[in-house]
Amino acid sequence: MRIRIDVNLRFSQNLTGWYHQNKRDLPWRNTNDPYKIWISEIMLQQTRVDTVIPYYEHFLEQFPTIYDLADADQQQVLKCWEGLGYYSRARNMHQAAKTVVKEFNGRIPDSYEKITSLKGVGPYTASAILSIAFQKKFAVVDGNVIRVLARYFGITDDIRSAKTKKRIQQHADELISEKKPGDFNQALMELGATVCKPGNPLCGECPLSTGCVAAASAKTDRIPYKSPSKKVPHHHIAVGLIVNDRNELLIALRPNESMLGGLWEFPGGKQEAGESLKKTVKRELKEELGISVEIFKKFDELKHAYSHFKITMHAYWCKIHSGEPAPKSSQKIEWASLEKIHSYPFPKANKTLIEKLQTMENGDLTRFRES
DNA sequence: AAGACGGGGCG
DNA sequence: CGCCCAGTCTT
Repeated sequence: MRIRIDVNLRFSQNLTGWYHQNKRDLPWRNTNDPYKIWISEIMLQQTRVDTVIPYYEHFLEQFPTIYDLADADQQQVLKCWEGLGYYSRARNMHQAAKTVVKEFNGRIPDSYEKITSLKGVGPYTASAILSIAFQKKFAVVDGNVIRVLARYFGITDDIRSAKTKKRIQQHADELISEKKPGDFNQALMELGATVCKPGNPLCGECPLSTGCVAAASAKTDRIPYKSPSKKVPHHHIAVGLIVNDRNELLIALRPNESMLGGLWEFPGGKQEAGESLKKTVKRELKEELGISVEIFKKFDELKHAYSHFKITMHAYWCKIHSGEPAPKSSQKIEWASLEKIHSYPFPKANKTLIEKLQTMENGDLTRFRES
């Protein structure tokens, strides 16, 4: 037992020693504010550091305290999240801020049970906040830790399986240092992000290479092992561009519980089997808004990849033939000028379309209304 | 246990 | 074009 402890201590010392020499200067490393740590951890879920940094800075300018966030409109929060993806993170975090203000007197809780009761805070985020902001001994297991420890211990099991992740969690629990658990966690993740990378790991610079099974046996290209992923389907989406007499475009709000919930879009939908794209637009606008439209010109098409399917989006200029646009379910609609449209949060594909409209039409939609 | 859920960067 | 990323929630 004595030996085991010494081995773990050496692991931890080598790791944290390397960390103090090589850690990046990141915005959320200059604070002890649990609120700011929390924001950073939510943003960092499935998202790279370089992507997060500007969003983090801007978000905290908009919402300096948890009270500012709790009091904000969801649209304002989502606008700050626009382009970051996984928008349920923003909706859940907004809800959690309200919960903290209401139930916990504005203080982010420091117990595992209470903090995981917050929307969007799972095992990883709870452990990250508790260790980094509150110096509590909870080991994080994220994609980096999985890769580093799978290689170090030579774990060849499928990392998709819950059993493998549990096994790695147990290793992390045993290795984590008493003194500075937050630094230990960040060090392991930092190592995974900058040295023990998925491809071409820099084993020559690694403080753990001495004891690493994968490095010793030249198996870093096969560990961690991940079972093959399924092929994702490809859909065709057809949307309508409708301009009113005030030179404004018709946009619709997506329901909160749907994909991209709380963001805006040009009305339209998925092409069905044996259906022409123009027919798709007509059908969707009839179903969603209760209007009959005439289609007179294709504006553009673009490809976009989501996590579980791909789309080609086709945009058509339309004219309302009969009916007044009215949202069918709880969804809202609005008319937005090309200037004002930037104040609404849009998902990437729609935003790309808007940017193309902006450059090609130079803010003037008149001729498409009249042709 | 498996699927839903974005977007960007890299080979 | 496919894989991966400081994961969580739902079914």
